[in-house]
Amino acid sequence: MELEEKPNKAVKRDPKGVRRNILRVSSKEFAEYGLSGARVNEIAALTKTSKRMIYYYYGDKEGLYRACLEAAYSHVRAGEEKLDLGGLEPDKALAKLVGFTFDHHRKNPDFIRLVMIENIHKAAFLKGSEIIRSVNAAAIKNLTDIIIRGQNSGVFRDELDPIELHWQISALSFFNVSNKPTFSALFDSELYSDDGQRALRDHAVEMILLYVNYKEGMQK
Amino acid sequence: MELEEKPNKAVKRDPKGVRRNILRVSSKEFAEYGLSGARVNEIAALTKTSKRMIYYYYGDKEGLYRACLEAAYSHVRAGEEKLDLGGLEPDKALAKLVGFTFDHHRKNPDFIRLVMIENIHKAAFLKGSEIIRSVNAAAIKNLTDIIIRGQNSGVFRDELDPIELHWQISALSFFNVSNKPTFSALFDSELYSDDGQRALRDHAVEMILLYVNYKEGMQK
DNA sequence: TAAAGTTTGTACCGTCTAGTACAAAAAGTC
DNA sequence: GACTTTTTGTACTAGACGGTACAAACTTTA
Repeated sequence: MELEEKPNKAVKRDPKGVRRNILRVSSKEFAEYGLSGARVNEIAALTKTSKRMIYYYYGDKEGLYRACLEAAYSHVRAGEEKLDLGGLEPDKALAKLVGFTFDHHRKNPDFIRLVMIENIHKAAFLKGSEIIRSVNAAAIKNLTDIIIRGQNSGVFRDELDPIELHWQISALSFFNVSNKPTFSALFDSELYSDDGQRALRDHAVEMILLYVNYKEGMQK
Repeated sequence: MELEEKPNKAVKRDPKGVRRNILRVSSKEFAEYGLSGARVNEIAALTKTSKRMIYYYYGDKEGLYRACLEAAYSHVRAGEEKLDLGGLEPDKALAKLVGFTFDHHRKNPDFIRLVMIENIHKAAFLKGSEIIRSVNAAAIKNLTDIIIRGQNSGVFRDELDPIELHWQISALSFFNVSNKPTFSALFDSELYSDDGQRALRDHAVEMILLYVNYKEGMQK
């Protein structure tokens, strides 16, 4: 139920809608087949409009890919901003953040695949974009707040780098989605059943919390 | 210094050498550009032999890609078998295994990239291969031994799944290489300097050990 | 010595594919 | 009502690319 349909009477003339439609279709195609694997003709065919319009708005294939990438990151940012962690104790806030990240990645495999593809291309297109900085700055800021509060109340260890912590959370959440195909092919396991995913999620939260709470000389 | 050169007098007639040469070149190309991104003509040009021979031995592009994938996994297996963890205490053995995995992935980015590409293709080619099972069965067996010994001596928690533990170790080691480009592009950090990598490695070991050693009711 | 496997080299083919030319008109803007 | 933006649709091109045809000879094996 998007407000994409029928502005007034003549359905025509809906630039934003057309762009959105193109972006939605091409994001799926790029996520599915990669930059060189996706076909402009196929994208155009799946669109409500024509190949002509794709080139009209995005110039060329790479421009379209770049737009998909930026849209994907923007979408992620929108999701993360809904989290309100300020009112929670540091432990709880961090636990919630890790759980959220794990779930979020899991629910957005197309985004993960776009990032995988971008990594295959050595982040060549990400480097030229402005949107990126802002998106991830927010994530780091969230984490920094939590870390400082945790350290001030004496429950977190001293030497914690927000970016490194973000790396660790991302690793456990990203790998779960990115490597699901090979991992499933290599092992007969229940890791990707509902129960397995719940366990992986809980243990990811646990690992991160154990790590930040750890202090020299801790014993049973 | 490989024993690839000069079998006897006439340099000609070296089927294995030719295959190895083709495989080495094409692995690099596939790792660099992906399955659809790599060019058979380019691979042939970089080879000592001709495009004709590539098709003679590998049939088609996909056959060549499959061969690269299998060769890569076999190579990894060879590396892992050199580890001797039986003589170490469970803690030490696990620490060594995690450190080894982290370093190994780091030193073999082409292998990581091939696995990334295979994941993009939903493991379509891995599924048809026999080599896979054996390669990773060894890794799981190593882990299972360590876990059992750790549990018997009372230092490891009870509910530990070897495959899940392998997943966790892999996540921290794999992500480090696979997402280096985007992560570096997104953050100004020292995580990929020598010091940063040392820290990431040490902390990965620490996280895994804290996790397996954790027991309900542990306190400072 | 017969047979099978290996190697070289070029030219080519059919298809796919990103991108464009051209032509035209409707819808919004000011 | 002049002007800009958006939209439609087809046919095409120029090049790239995977793969093959053809022709021939050399090496090893049995």
